[in-house]
Amino acid sequence: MAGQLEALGHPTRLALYRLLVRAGPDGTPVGRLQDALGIPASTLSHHLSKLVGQGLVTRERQATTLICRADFPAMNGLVGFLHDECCADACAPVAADGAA
Amino acid sequence: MAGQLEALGHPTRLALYRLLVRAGPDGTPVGRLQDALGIPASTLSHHLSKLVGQGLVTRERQATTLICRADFPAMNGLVGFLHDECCADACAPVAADGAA
DNA sequence: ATAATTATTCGAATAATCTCGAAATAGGAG
DNA sequence: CTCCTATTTCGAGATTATTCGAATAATTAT
Repeated sequence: MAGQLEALGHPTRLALYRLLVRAGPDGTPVGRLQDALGIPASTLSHHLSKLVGQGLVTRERQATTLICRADFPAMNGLVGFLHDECCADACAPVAADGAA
Repeated sequence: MAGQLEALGHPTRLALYRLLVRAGPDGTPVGRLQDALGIPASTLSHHLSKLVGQGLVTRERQATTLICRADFPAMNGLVGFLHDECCADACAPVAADGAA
């Protein structure tokens, strides 16, 4: 679980992940991400691999391009963990139902 | 914001933070944390400083001991960010009220 | 088969993080 | 004032992350 937090705890990777989330279920080709972030392809691929390795992003081949997508269930799990494990019962404002 | 995620993205610091959250508003003395984690005092202090530096933990002097507390508003902010910025409108299951 | 395009893997330099012991600081007790 | 407990800061070593260019693999078009 710490691995997922660490993966998002890097400016470039957080921006990358945000781009992917905003793109929604359609996903985004790697080339577009590279163009948006303005970093070398190898660096981007490195970060992308870290995100994929933590299950936060999925990659799918589509002809010559690779489509990347944010893994929403994984993000839900992470947010749920932070809310459930870390916030215990001391912070209610996020979820209204206290069915812990 | 990435800084907060990075701070939590380390096994020792995540365990540390969890301990603090579970302790609730009463907080926990550093010595107790050290005893629970079984790491040298200097290492613990180093990690603790990182957490404090990111605003996730507060330290308060109480006689000779230092009481540490999790900063719940900060955690709420972080969870809110992940839910609001990153999950956009693609994952509803965490909060029932869609009053974004 | 050859070439062109897309993205990853390899290799190495740079930089940052993590860990820990020893010394320093803060506060209270005798 | 001196000692004692609790915690941090300092300094160094080892480990790991980050970055990027060059080379490689996968896919399609000619």
